Amino acid sequence: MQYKEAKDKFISTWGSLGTLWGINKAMAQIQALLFISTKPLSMEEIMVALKISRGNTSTNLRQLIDWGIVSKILITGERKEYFTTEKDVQELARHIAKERSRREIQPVIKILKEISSIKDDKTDNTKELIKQTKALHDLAETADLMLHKIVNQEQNWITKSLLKLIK
Amino acid sequence: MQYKEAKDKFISTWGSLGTLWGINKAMAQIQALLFISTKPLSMEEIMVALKISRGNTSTNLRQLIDWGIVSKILITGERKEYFTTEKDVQELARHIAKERSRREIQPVIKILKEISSIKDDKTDNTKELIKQTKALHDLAETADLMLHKIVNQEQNWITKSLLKLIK
DNA sequence: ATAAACTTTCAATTTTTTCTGAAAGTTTAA
DNA sequence: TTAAACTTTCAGAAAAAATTGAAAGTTTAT
Repeated sequence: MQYKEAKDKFISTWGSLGTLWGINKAMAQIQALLFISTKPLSMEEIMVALKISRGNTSTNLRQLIDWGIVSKILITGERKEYFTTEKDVQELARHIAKERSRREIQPVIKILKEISSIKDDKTDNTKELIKQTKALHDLAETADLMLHKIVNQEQNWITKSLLKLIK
Repeated sequence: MQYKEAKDKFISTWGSLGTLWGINKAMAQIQALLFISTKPLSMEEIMVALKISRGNTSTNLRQLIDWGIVSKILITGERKEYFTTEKDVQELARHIAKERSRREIQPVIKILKEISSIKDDKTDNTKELIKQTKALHDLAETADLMLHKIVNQEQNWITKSLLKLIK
């Protein structure tokens, strides 16, 4: 496999994985492109490399920035903006985990709390709803806490966590 | 909040969460409905409860069965089939984690291995591609292993894992 | 103040995904 | 073996999501 083929394969694989996990393909591909780039890229360069429109590029770059995994770089003497992504995989994973937790998991935990706190009218249906949503709430809360514990160990969190789990 | 409202809220929240994570809304909602049901439900009952068509119900039930989180129940003397989901949240999470790993993560790990193994032609671009995809590969492999370690501790894996991580 | 260089926004379009419903298929009872 | 009861399949329709491209907006240099 040559460079060009490998690069395309990486970008397309990353795009598909994104889709499978509810992330816009273009967004995932822009991130992939920046991730393997040796230097920051301009909007124009991204558009050309991925064959996507200016609007699409602009929108998805903004999203990546909101997610905290891409940043604007200003190059002195240059009018246009350049973009890079977090290059350290562990930092990247940490950011993504925290953001998905904050945006998607925590709101659900809150709702599960509400639902499992309804008044128990002693009917079987209500009892089951309370029991099951409470179990789900507790699991989600513990899993979320665990994720944060794993990811919050600074520097090489993954190896540290794995070692603890192996023991 | 009354039972009906709480039930609807749970089903719709679960559907939305599914969507956010790349899972079909109907599939998530069927699972949610079974999860809080006090007894197995027939296709007819599911269709009525969720206001979805027979085709949709049939297709998504089959998917849930393929995922290993819903099973058919045959009630003696009854012609039609009934369905239940895994009621234990920890078992449920274990199943889902293993399936997503097997279907979605492991194939990507394999591809990352291929890409990071291309011949190093000493250009900066190639070196960067290899370096970054290798880092991603290693992270994905370790994270996947970690997930299995967590989830494979039988019985109350989540608390056990959390305790290890806290130490 | 003006214009060039660049970015953002968003209505319209395209693509993808999901859903429906009815025909075809299967199983069971008599 | 027939027909009733039920499930699956899948072409077409509908809905949702992604994408385009051009107009509007912003910034900077002169």
